[in-house]
Amino acid sequence: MSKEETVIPKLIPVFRQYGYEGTSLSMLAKATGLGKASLYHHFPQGKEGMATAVMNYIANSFSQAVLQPLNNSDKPDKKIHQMCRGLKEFYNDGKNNCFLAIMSFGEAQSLFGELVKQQLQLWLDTLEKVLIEAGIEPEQAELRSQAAIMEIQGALILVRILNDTAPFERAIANLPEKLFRVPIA
Amino acid sequence: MSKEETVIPKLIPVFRQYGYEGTSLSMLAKATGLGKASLYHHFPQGKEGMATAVMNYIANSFSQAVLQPLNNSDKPDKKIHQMCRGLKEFYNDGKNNCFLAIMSFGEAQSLFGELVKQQLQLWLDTLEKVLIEAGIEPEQAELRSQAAIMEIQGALILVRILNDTAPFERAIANLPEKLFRVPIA
DNA sequence: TTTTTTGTACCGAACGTTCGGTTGACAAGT
DNA sequence: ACTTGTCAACCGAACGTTCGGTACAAAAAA
Repeated sequence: MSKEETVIPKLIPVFRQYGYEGTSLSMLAKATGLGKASLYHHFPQGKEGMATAVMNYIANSFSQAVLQPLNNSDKPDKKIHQMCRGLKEFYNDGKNNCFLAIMSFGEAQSLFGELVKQQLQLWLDTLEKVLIEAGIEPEQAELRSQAAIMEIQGALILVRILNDTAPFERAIANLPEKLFRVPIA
Repeated sequence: MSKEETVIPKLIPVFRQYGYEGTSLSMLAKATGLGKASLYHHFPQGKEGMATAVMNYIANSFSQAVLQPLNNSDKPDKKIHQMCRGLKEFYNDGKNNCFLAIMSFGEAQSLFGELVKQQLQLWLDTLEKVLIEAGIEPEQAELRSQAAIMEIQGALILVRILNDTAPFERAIANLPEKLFRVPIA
């Protein structure tokens, strides 16, 4: 395990709580226990490099916790169920801010916007494929995938503002039904 | 019309795009065409004072565009319909970031978190009352109000990341049905 | 084996820049 | 004349970043 890989997890909560512009090198130095110069030894691109490393690290965690269950060979409803478990873990029951959302505005948007978009699109596409596999028509599958991710993102915001994880837990609990429910008309 | 009230609208887009910590006095000075000292003349509390003024200004706009329709004497479904029109206007068809979401993390959270929470709660309560008036049971009314705001917040994030307003427009279009739909079971 | 070299990790101090905030003087409005 | 609004110039502090150099261990040379 390289040194960077031991440092990155310590960078994560800082960026996650304060955003890209709200995070300073001093905060990162304190969080890692390293001097600012030492951080530059490991991340020659400085703050931007650390944020990039954190994004990749998180993309990996996300892929493992959320996407991988969707790509295995279980039945669709079990895949979704496993994704929900992964989501609860990944977002720490709603207490974690979403990195994609955090990195999608301000200065971070111009730096990481394209990467963020790709990550979100990957999630959307993976989810959509599972719904199609479950027999839902393609246009509906796309709409429902978007609606699901919308709900999760919105839930994370409500949790943050209201300081109450209930909205997130409800959103996760309702996800399978929302994704699979037969249309009314 | 006081000078402050002519200045505040010029501050809004800066805070909205870059967040509290991403916004600098230089940006605000350029956006208003005033020197930093002049800004301090109008807002002795500096950046924090300007952000506060902007929050109050926006709370007012929101109240007028979104909450007021919910408090008039029309029938519930018409109230909701009018709220949706207000939302499209207030969020500029989804192209505007939500201030509450922006001001709910990082340093801004400790400064404005309580105010943000109150604003959101006001919206929730107002919406809930309309649903109850429409005959929906109180617990359901609360859940659906939360779900509605969740969806709007999530939609705004998707719009931002995907650079496509379609998710927001769909979310608004589906709102009335989601709020009023009779339960399946 | 001992010495020398190389390389990695690290840090204290300082860099130039920008930050949020202040001062004092000038101009406009009353 | 007096208040109000404005600005250029400036302040100390913090920013992200870089530099010079130390500590130490592994590799190479003697």
